[in-house]
Amino acid sequence: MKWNELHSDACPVARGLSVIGDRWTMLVVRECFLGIRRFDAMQSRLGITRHVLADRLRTLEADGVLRREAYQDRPVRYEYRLTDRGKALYPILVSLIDWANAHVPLEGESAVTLLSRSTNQPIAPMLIDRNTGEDITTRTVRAVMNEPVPPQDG
Amino acid sequence: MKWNELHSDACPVARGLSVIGDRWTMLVVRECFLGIRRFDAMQSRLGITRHVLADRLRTLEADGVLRREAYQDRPVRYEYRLTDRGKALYPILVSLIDWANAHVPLEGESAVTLLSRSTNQPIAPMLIDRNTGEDITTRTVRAVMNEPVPPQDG
DNA sequence: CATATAGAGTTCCCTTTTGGAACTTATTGG
DNA sequence: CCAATAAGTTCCAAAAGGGAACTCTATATG
Repeated sequence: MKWNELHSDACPVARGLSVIGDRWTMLVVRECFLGIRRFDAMQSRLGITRHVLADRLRTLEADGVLRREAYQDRPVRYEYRLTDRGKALYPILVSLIDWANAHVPLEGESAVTLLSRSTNQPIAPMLIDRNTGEDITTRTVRAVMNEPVPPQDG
Repeated sequence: MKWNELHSDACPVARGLSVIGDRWTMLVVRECFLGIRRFDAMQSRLGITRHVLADRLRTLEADGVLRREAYQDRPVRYEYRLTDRGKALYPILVSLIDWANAHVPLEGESAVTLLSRSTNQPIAPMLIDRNTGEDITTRTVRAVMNEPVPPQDG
């Protein structure tokens, strides 16, 4: 199977990754969340090749995660902004930051910390179920597949 | 810059993605969360090439996300299980599923749904700050960088 | 004995993607 | 005229991915 065929896979993990699971893609999204909107700024900050950046921006736009907007004419130049679909990636990004800060240590402290705007203290992200208020863990939640699949447990 | 250099990047997004941001990697992790532990089972379920699967398993083990365990001798055969570090990826996976179910639609219903074990109803994942109880959004949280944004030469 | 199955990989070869650097195009400013 | 800005493209070599066959240990079958 080829990577590109995942887009129509039955599993949402596969479909999600077909959009954001490519090398560099989530880093481009990170730039957008940080307010970086322009090609050259992204390129020099990320150290990605222009070639690949152009491809990622095109793909993210096609998938409705970013939208391209002219910010000047003569010559016309475009910048990239998150759509609502793109903004909805925030929980993934926050969970990733939290995981990496805890589990992919770097000498010295982490260069990005998330602070609560109300307390100015670092946040401790936690996933809960809006319906029940319960913490979401492998013990409180189970995955059901519409097609049957072998046993489970982590 | 090359992808592999991200591992020592200052940004936790980059460091996190250096571990799980490769093609196929999170799909392998998904299999583990579903209780699939063996090479051949993963290979046939994912449709990934054996070649790439072997590489991903090696890398995930090296990064401490999976551990390889012999489940029989003569001939010795190994299976793969999530470590604590791997289990800590659950919020990322759940957020990804939630995002894809909402934003990467498929004809027909999604093949994987997450149900609360207490109510048997689909869950509605929501990220909150354990400290304040506040919902985590771009409006309630801000990212601060310890070092001023790297302008490529530093 | 020969053969078949099981299961975790490896090897080989070809195609696709990525990395690096230079080039293009439109326009302003000296 | 020449340089600068900025969003891309183009070209080529290197790395990663896809497909299929093969290895290696051991059990089971005829």
